[in-house]
Amino acid sequence: MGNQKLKWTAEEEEALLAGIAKYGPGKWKNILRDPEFAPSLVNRSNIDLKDKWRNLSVSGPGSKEKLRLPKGKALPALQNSVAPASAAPAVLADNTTTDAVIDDPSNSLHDSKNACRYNELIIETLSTITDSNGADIGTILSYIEERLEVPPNFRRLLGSRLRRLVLQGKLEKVQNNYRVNRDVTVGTNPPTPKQKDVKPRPIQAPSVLPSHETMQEAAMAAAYKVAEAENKAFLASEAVKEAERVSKMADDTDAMLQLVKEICEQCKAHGASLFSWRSMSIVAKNAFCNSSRPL
DNA sequence: AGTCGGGATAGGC
DNA sequence: GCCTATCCCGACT
Repeated sequence: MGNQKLKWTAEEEEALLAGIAKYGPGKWKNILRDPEFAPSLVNRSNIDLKDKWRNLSVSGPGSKEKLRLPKGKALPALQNSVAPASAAPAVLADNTTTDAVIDDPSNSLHDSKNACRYNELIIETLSTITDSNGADIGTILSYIEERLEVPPNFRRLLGSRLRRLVLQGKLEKVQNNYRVNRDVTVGTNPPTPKQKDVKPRPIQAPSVLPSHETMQEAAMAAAYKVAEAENKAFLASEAVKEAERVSKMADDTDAMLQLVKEICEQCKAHGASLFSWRSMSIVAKNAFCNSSRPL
């Protein structure tokens, strides 16, 4: 319609990608307003940015191998995916098993979209460590650190996750070692898209195509992996939220314990009366309630 | 107002 | 004619 098509220049594309890296997909106006990117994008509207990003999502280097499908033939699994289309191209590589998360440097635990599902990661790690006595927290930590970029507080997070998994009966703790509880079928795998939802598109049988079945299989596999990746992205972001909440609670609880210790010391030093002990316990209780409130 | 998804259209092959 | 990239529109929040 109307206007002549204005091809995207490399500079514009770069500015767009940088803007997305800074603000995230969907924040087109923010990107346009940012003085860092605005000069490169003077000829573009927020709609243009959206369209270009959508375009990048189905082809090209930013696509992360997202399957391109003909118009109106999006796979059901993709349609049902939890991430909005604008966010979809963001980040997950196609092969987003835990291994893929590990392989891709962009999939560090810092990134809420790509963060691992900790439980699954821990169990997978313990499954990999074949020692029948399991592994202690340090071993698990180094194993994960070797393969993943982890956040600064990861050790604490790992500790709390391990304790929780032991409580859930998914792991066994033997002395200081943890190992997978073999009696339990671990249900940490996320619900994966049903295979039946990812049907191969009917292909008109061209007489000359080299391998019809191989193409179908490849399409199925790709579609399945994309759906799986998007599903995992959602689960990962939820896991990170939970992890951050737990971590914050742990911090608060530590601070609380420290406070209580100090109060105890002072009370001991000054031979506290029954009254002051009661007052202290009320103060401590209130403080604990505050620290335990959800974020 | 900002964003999204779908559809139309220009342009290249 | 087909495919891709870009533009445009209406709906939604």
